[in-house]
Amino acid sequence: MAPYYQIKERLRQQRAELILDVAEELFAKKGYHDTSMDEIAIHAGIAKGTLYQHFARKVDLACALFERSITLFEQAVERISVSPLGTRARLEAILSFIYQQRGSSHMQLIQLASTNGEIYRGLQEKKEMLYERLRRTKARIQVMFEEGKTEGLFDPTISTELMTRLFWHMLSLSRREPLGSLEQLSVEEGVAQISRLFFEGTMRRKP
Amino acid sequence: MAPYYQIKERLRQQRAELILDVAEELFAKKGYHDTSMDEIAIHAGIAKGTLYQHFARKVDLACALFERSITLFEQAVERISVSPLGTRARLEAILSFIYQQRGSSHMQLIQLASTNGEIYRGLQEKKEMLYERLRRTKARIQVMFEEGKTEGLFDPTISTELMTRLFWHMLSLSRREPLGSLEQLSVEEGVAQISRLFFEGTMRRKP
Amino acid sequence: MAPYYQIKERLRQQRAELILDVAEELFAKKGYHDTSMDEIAIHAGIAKGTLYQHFARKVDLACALFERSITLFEQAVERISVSPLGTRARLEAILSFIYQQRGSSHMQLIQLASTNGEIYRGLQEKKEMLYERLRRTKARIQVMFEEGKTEGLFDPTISTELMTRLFWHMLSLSRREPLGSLEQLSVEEGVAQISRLFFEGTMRRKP
Amino acid sequence: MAPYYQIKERLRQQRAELILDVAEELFAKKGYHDTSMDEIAIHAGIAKGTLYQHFARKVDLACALFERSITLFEQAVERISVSPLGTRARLEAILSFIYQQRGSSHMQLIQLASTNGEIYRGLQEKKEMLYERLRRTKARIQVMFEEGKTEGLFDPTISTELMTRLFWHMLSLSRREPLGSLEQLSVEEGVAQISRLFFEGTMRRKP
DNA sequence: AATGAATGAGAGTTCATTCAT
DNA sequence: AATGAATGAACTCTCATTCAT
Repeated sequence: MAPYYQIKERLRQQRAELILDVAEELFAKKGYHDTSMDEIAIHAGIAKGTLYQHFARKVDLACALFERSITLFEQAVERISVSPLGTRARLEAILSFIYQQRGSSHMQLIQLASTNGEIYRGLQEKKEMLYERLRRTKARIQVMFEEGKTEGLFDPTISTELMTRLFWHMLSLSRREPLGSLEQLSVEEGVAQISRLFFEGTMRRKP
Repeated sequence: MAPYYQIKERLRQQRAELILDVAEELFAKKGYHDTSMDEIAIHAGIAKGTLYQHFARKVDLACALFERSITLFEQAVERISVSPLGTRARLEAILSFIYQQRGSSHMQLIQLASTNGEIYRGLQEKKEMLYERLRRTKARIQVMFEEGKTEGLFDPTISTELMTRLFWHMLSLSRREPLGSLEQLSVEEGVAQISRLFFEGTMRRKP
Repeated sequence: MAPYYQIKERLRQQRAELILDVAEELFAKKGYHDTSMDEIAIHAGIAKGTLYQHFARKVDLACALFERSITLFEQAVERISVSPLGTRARLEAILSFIYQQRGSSHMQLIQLASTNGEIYRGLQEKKEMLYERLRRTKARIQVMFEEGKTEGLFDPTISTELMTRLFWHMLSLSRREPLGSLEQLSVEEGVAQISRLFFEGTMRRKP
Repeated sequence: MAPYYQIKERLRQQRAELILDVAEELFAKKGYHDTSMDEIAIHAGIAKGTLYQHFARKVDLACALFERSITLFEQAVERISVSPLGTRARLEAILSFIYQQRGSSHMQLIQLASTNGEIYRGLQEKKEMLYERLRRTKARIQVMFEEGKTEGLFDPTISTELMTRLFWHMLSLSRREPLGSLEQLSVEEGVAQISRLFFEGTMRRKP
């Protein structure tokens, strides 16, 4: 049977997760600045002091949120890049992953980090090198494009970096309004169309 | 010779423009919340009270900034949509316009407005109907896509709304790092490549 | 033994009372506008933030002060109006009550409310209907005059409303200088003389 | 014909009067603190700078207002006290004078001075000794009561000072609601009733 | 003399963070 | 470990007063 301190540790973890969930929702809804620590504590059903025992500063909360997102994303990209899929299928799988998360909050957070100076600095300070991990994930995607080019899949006249950046940028497309809000498209169909757009362009194909 | 009150009025305008320029720069660099009115005043070389004589609330400053951007953008879209250009050339002209602005601050501000609840509310209150104007401009672009589809230019199997959204989203591509930072691409080449990406997709063309 | 939360609640109450006492004194001495929240906090020996945890806005402080006064006054009038005293003795008891309060601050506050637009508005907003309560108390006094008239006690040729108004106005007579400052009069003698003045007039009685 | 500088001086005087009228009205309506110099200038139809050329500080404006009132009051009391009227008629004449002024603003201002520390200090500084003049006028009224007592007119068992204070206090009775608002009483009737109240008391007379 | 833009000290208020219980 | 009252720096905004034109 698990020793006492492990049970305690697990409870602690669960509470931290709860706080992160609440914070994620509130940050997404009202923005980082317009969400107070009081609000987060109240929504999580705990006292403010308790909140601070889990996250010593507000910015740490944002960083932890960021880490949670980047970790999931990292893992997904890792999983996909060792899968037996082809290059295009891999990239589509990444798109799919992002769009199927609740509210695509991952990219929202990642954007937050690059928009908000305080959080950006907070991330730099962390020893977990969060920003570095994000950069590496981005690089991993760029490698896919490079491979694709080598395979003769992608247009060699277009800058690989630009392709990657556009792809990356598209990951945050659904930030405000979820894709589902588009006409009657299901998320799957939406992803399929976005994918088509990205790979084939908007122009009508000559038969 | 210009009468006295006109000179004064012009001075007033110039001062307001100066404030807007300073605020635009600071907001872009540090974000709306992390820029204080004191800072803006100091950077503009004026007293805080003077700042408030031009913009009675901080949020009004943001709204004025937004208006300046939306007005320029509106005019550009208007000019382009009455030009003799073809559909694709028109859309490329819009891309060009956005990317050639200093720091693409237009889209930055427009994004700010949709990210920050306070500014959003500020915009709603204005009688100039700024948000409505933005929506109308977006609709104008959607019309271009509809026309393009009618002409048989665009892939009929892709949702027009989605095309528009992706196009709109691409306007803020260069938000953080300017396009020029991409390898050795000039802005013109960057725009050309983005345009190719958007219209033709990333896939290599079969000859 | 009292449970923990009750002790805390009591401490909170005491602190609030302390703040009210300090504010009452400062408002009385320097006026509402010329007393800053900083000053109140310093005099109460607490931080400004603490002050705001008890009273979210400055005007709320004034309203709470007003409520404290009106509540005491209300209760006194209630107690007196159900007592077995005759009409004149009742009215004298009201005078007595007012003049024996420390500094007659009650009426001072009540006057403040009718002088200061901001506080007046603040009172209207409160759901405790403070102003209504004051009006009702005034009406209760008017009823005493009406009864007195019916009993044949008061001069029927003088407007009851005017009597009430004059009586009400006399309640704030000692606002600036306390009655005790009058020659060698004790408060009791002062009240007795005021009462005589009000009921019998200044004229010498024919024997 | 009047020399040039006299015409100018008269114009200046007239403008000062206009400012005083406007300020009196605004102070009475909104209170001293809630009336800004901007407002006064706008209502007077002049620029703020011009306002400051007449009254170098806001408090000076209040003092000038005070002086205007005290001067009129002083003159009235002087006129009345050298008139051939009897003691009671003199005191009634003072009541009449006060209640017939537009909005009884005299007493309002005089109260303002004793309520507001800044104005009080302002008045002390003036070399015109405004406060002294007010005190002297009050003393003059007290003398009337003393004479009345000597004549056997007033109740010798009531403190003269108290009589004076009550009389003085009654001068500000109509501060908020004008007497005319009382039922159907005309101002004259109101004054008559107040006078009766003061001199004869509220009690019904035995026939 | 008249103007009104410019000034800046000072006010009220917020909120991340600390700390005694 | 949990609580929430206490803290105070920092912010937005006001307005009496000054000053260049």
